[in-house]
Formats: sequence, C-alpha cells, structure tokens
Amino acid sequence: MADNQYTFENKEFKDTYRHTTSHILAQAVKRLYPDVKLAIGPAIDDGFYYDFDAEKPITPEMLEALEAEMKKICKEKLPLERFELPREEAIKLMQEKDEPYKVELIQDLPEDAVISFYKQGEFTDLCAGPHLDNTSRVKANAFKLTSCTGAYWRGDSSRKMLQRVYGTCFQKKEELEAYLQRIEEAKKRDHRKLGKELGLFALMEEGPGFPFFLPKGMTLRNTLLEYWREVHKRYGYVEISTPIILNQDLWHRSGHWDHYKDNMYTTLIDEEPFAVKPMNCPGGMLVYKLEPHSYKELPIRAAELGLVHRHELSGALHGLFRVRCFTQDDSHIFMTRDQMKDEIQNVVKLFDEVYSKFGLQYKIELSTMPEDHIGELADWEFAQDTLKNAITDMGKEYELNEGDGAFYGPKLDFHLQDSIGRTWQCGTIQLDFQMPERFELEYIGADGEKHRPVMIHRVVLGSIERFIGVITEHFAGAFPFWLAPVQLKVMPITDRSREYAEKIAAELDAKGFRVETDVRNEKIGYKIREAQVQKIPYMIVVGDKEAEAGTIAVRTREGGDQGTMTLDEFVAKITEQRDTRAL
RNA sequence: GCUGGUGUAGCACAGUCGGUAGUGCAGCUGAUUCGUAAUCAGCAGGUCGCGUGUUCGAGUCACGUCACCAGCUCCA
Repeated sequence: MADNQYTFENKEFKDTYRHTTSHILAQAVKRLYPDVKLAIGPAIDDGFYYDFDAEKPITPEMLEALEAEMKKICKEKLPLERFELPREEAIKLMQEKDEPYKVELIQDLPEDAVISFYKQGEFTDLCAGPHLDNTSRVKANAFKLTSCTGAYWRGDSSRKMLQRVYGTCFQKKEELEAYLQRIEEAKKRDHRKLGKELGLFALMEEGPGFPFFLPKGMTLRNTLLEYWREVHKRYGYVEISTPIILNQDLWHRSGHWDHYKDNMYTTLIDEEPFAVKPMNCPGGMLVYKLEPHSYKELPIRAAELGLVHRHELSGALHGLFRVRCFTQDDSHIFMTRDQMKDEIQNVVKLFDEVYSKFGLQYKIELSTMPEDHIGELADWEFAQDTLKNAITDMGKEYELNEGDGAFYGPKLDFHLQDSIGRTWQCGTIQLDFQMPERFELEYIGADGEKHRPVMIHRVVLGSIERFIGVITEHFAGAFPFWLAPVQLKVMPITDRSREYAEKIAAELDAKGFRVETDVRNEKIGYKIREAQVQKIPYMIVVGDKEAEAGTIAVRTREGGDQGTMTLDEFVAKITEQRDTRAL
C-alpha cells in the first residue's frame, strides 16, 4: 500500500476528505437553519461546495457562524454510517425529511442503481460516497468557508437559482494558510489591477465590456502584432481586412442570423438592416469569391486582425478576458480535401512556436457537433476524424468536449493556463465544410472541373485583448524585454549628470529601444523604486563617476545592481535579447 | 441575464446613533543635489456612481437605476 494513501497527494483521498467536509457544512446549515433544503455538495479542485435552497439567502456574514458550528461537529466525533435503501423507501425517507431536491435526484437515478445514504449524528444525506469514517477526521482548524453565491439547480439557467457555499480544507492548518497566501499572491497579478497600475488599458462605465487601450498598452499590443505578422508571413499567410458592418442578407446567408443573432448588434443604414460582425468569416468568404481560383493557388491562407462585437451577458464580462468587442487574430484557410491534414498540422506547428515564445502551456480539447448546427452528419464525422488524426499523429493528447463545436463545424480548442491555474480558451482550429457550401465557393481542379474547397477558421492568440490579459498575469506585469512598453529608464543621480543621462538615452533611442529618462530632482532610491514598481526591465543609473569614465551602471528589475559597463557592451546584450525575443 | 456583495479625491482606504467629508500615496509649490525600492515642509484636490423619496437635515435610511466584484449560465 502506498505511503501517501491518506494524504492529499492521493486525489481520491483528497476528494473524500473534502466531500466529508461538505457534509459537515450541510449538517451545520441544517442545524442553524432547519428549513433550508439540500441540493448537492461535491469536492472540487480547490475545495468543496454545497448547494442549498434557502428562503433567506445565505450571506457572507453567516459564514462565521457556520464555520463555528462545523468545528463543533468535528469535535463531536460523529461516525459516518453508510446504508442502502430500495428506491421506494429512499424516496419515502427523503419525502419525510422534506428534501424535494433529493427526491428528484433519486427519481432520476437509473432503475438498477444502488441508492445509498450517509448518516452522521442527526444528519442524513443521499450520497454515493465514499466518506471518512468520522467527523473528527476533518481538522477543525484547517478549513474555511470562502464565499457564497448563487448557482442554478443542475446547472440549468431556466431552473431555480440556489445558494452555493464554497469552502476549502486541508489536513494541516499550515496548508490552509499557504493556500490562502497563494490566492492573495494571485490577486496581485490580476491583469485588471496590473493594467491600471502599469497604464496599459482602462475599462469605463461609459462602455461596459469595451476596453480602452492606453499608450503603454498600445505599445505592448503593437509589439505583439509585429511579432504576429512576422510569424504569419513566415508560415505563408497573406493579410486582409474586412468591414465591421455588413448588411443583414449576408448574415442570413452565413447562418449567423439563425444561430447567433442574440449576440449581434444591429443598425439601420438608409433604412436597410445591417449588423456589426460577431465573426470575420463571411467577409473572408466574400474576398475569396471576388475572383475565380485554381487548385494551384491552394491553400490560400488569408489572415485578418478582425475587430468583432458580441453582446455578452453583463454578468459574464471580466476585464480583458471577457469583453464585448475584441480583435481576433483570425485566418481563413481555403484548401482541397487532401490538403486538410497537412494544413491542420501546419497550424498546430505555428501554435507551438507562438505559445512557446511566451512560455505558455496549453491543453487541447476536441469539440464535436452541437445540437444547434448546420450540415450533414457525415461531413461532421469526417471533419472530426480529420482533426483528431492530425493531432494524434503529432503525438499530442486531447480531451473530448462533446457537443461544444461551432454551429458550422468541429474544432480543436487550445486552452492556456493563467497564474491562478484557470484556463482560458485562446487558440482554436475549426474545420468547416458548411460555409464554402453556403457561399458556393469554388476552385478549378486539375481536371478542369469546378470543385468545392474546404476551409479552416483559426485563431492563435484568440483575441488580442484576452491574450494580453493572459500574458499580463503570466508575467505578473514583468514582460520580457522585447515586449516591455518601457524597456529602459535612464536616471541621473544629481543634476550634474543630467546632460550625460540625456545623451545616453538619445543613443539608446536612436538604436530603436523604448527608453525614458527620469531627470527629476529626487533621490536615486526614489527613482529606482518607481521604475521597479513599473516593472521596467533595465534601469541605467549615471552619476559623476559614470559621466567621467563614459560608462553606465546597470540595474535589472529582477537582479538588482549589475555594476558598471560601457554602453556598447550593454547595447550588444540588449540587442540580442530583443532580436531573439528572449523570455 | 440570474444570486449575493460593493460603489467616498487620480489610486488605496476611513467616516459611529442621520447633523452637508477625512488619512496615506500620487499631483502642485518651495527647500534639499543625494550612489541602487519612498527626503522634508506647505498647498490644492470631492454634486460621497446616478435618480427619486423619507426627514428640519441624507455619504449614512428606503426605492429605482448604472457600473464593478464573486459565482452560476454562456464564451475568444
């Protein structure tokens, strides 16, 4: 038997422990508020939760009292006893206890299911288990109720909203404290906070979900796009740009009107209905159709940094991660059927190159045909198999996300991990047989006949806005040298070195570096602190000594004082760092 | 959109029982010319998110509304 059987290294044990803690929470709630109805209470990655239906909502102030009651339950050393009941008796028991949600759960269990309960003291709950054997196994000083919010019964937004209490627990007090400390640290790198502090972007009441980019944010964004263009050129893409507003007939033809109109902004122009694009593909179709194509031209890789608008629900908005207008680094690739696999792999290679440039890890999900879709099942299955084979051939793993594809085709989604371990969907590769059909796209084959091309929709960064949010958190605002909005700050120690500082700055500026000077009459410590807080990669300190010797004193944001060197030495070093786009 | 919470100066916050606003940082002015994460002093800065109501009197109470935060639902 493994040594770690009863530690959190064993996920099953961790989940069992946390599940038992959620039962203790439910018991505490029932003791303090007997009229509350129980829903469900599982273990989750960070802890556990329990959903309740309460007449009076559970508020943050109530959590303290609940925690106190939970501690009491731990100390009461109540054994957890499992028992099973036949279906009818199980329903009867829950009806007697007036637990309608539990009754519904039992009714939905398959005919032959074993219906088990766990009893601890006066509290009995429908539960598959397993559980710890006694409430005293849960450390009374190593759990915490973290928040309470609403959650739909069975995750269905058309059903009742219940009250969810979240909590977390560990085997030791120190582990709980370390966890809470980690959460605090993660908050410090929240891109909304850093975006404000570093002057990157702003969100205003006048435009909820419509971000403003400030000068430093624009520098970051433009530098990022410069890199993006360089990579895409290398991978054989051409760049186009299509309009933001197009008439409604187009959106009917593409299927967006039928499948996406709730998220679309519309307007009238000269009495005619138009819509603001929520996706770039129809524009790309029109460009393809502009002239006849030969098989010799394919694949055509048309990239577009397209600004799209989507009416997201107000509650879904979240900094730059979830906005109502964003720029997709889109591309539409038109190709023959036998080019599909190579082309998908070509896209995956590009993804690998780009993500590794930022040191980002990803997970792939394959999303298959949704209920709301266009096209034939056979096409969908073929497309799904092609996507699957393309990545498994490359030795990559994926998770299946059944029924989550786009309405026009299946997709591979690339989820990048942020600082708190949340994952954000950024890249996606979507294989589409439907749009070319709807728009009657054609190419002339070697046989002189007309054929229908297939197409890929793909984004790497996903949305420029979201990607900037992700890397802001990933780097905690300390962007690598090539990306940093301000790369260098030159600061004289006294007014006597001011001219020398300005000369150094001018030389660096002439070499194309983003450099600022701080010639204010402040102590050097004060200037350094400010540059440090602004996460500027290099600080160049010059005083009488440097001016006399013609050198500079270099300080790095992470390593402190690096001593003096000549400007040439320094320039050689940072030029290399910039041109290789080093991490 | 839903549930709960929050909204006071550019930023981070305080404001008791209802009696028309404070602190720190940033800003401005002056002094200081200083060697690697905050020099000192002075000054200025607010329709307390917005609207309506209750009250002799509202930052404080009520209702409405907008935005934000946590989560649910949805998603790049």
